Amino acid sequence: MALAKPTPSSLSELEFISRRLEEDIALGRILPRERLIEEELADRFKVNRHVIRQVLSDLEGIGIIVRQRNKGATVRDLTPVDVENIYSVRELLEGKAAEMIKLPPDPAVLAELKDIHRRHSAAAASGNFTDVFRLNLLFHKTFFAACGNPQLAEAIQNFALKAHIARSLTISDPALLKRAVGEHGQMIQLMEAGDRKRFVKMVVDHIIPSKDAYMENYRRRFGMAKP
Amino acid sequence: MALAKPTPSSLSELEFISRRLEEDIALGRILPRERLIEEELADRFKVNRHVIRQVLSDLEGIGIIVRQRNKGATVRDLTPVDVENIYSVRELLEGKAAEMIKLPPDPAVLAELKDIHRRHSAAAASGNFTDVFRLNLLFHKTFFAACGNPQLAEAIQNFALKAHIARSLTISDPALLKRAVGEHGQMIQLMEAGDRKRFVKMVVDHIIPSKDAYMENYRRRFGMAKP
DNA sequence: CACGACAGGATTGTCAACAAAATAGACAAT
DNA sequence: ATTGTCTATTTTGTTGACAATCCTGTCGTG
Repeated sequence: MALAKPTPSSLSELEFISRRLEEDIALGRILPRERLIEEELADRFKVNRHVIRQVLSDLEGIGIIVRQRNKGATVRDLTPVDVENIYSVRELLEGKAAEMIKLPPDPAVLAELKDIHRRHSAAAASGNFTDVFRLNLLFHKTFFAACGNPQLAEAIQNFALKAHIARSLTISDPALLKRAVGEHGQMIQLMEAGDRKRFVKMVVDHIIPSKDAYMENYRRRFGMAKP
Repeated sequence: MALAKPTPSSLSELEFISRRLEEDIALGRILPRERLIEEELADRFKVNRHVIRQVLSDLEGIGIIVRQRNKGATVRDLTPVDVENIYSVRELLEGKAAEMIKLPPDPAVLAELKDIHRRHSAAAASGNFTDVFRLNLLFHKTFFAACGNPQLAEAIQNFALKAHIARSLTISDPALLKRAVGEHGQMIQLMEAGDRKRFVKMVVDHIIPSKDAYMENYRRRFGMAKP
């Protein structure tokens, strides 16, 4: 998992840096409202400032950073209302995808999911949050790709990324992590069992704890008042 | 509606050019698989090539053009499967939004929709396709913004844009256009009547004719065979 | 005639320098 | 103590030139 800069050409270089920044944001290494300064990033990734510029533009398109003309980029600061809205769409999209996934699933897909799940569990057990993050992403990507509609899968991916900003402050909570890993295991079991109804419910419910954690964390920081 | 380049600074300039290219693609002035050459566009819009580069990158992110390294950008060529997939997501998102829109609607929103509808009808009657396109976009944008979830509204907007590539070959069909305008009128009526069930069905069914038109056009060009 | 190597032109990718704008800090005035 | 204003510094935006890559047509060779 520890990748060095693999890139001969820079189309993948953009991807690499984007992923890395998404990761930093999701893991709370860069916090909401924090500034992202082009030259600093250029130095850090040993790359021309223009590459960073492009990356920031992409991240803005995805919706995880905000840019103001002549003022630079900051990590987007989601309000509870934003978070509710994002999770509401996620529920819709992921529920639909869960209804579309063939049950029982394609053996190759199932095997891949099991493998990722195994590695994800291991990373969680050893407290390697970076790997946990990547493998969680990979699990969901592989999982939803199985719905057969790449457009839908991509939209799910995009909204999951947005939600990651909201999760950044609570993502390293061991209890949440343990629960998520367990739920992945259950999802696999329900797939094999071919129990559509419980499977769909499991998928939809799976995203709730992280939202709740955000909300609780927010209340703890700002009080009960709904602004 | 005939806007001149309004832009003092170039953040809005990007928007302006993006919209213009989207329009050209949607109206079939630039066809699927057609190349988009950076320098040509730079000349056309009297702007530096870097600006075009940025725009192309954005359009790639939206998914209406495809870029290959060192080979340039082309308008994305959707397959019938792509189109089915896109419309399937549109149905899901727009149906959900229709369920969320307050009925009867906010008077201000209703008034705005009626005004746009009136202008849209007029443009359709006079055969001004550019205005038809813009006003149709505006109608849907205003309409779905009323669902109260900006994240959902944005996703709907994005998928509608993708669908526009598919519509480009049939967008100027007068029968389709007349039907669409009529359906907008009905949507407004059902909103006022507060008839949720028929309203939602109307919204979901509204997107079907354009998909059917694409499919028929595709069959006419390539035969019945499903590739 | 078919095929492949090789130029030449067209197109995209990268970079470094310059211009414009915004921020931060010092200092003065209320 | 707070606000306002000016200047120096930081940061972002824009441009032109150059490098790398790909495509096209041509020519020679079997």
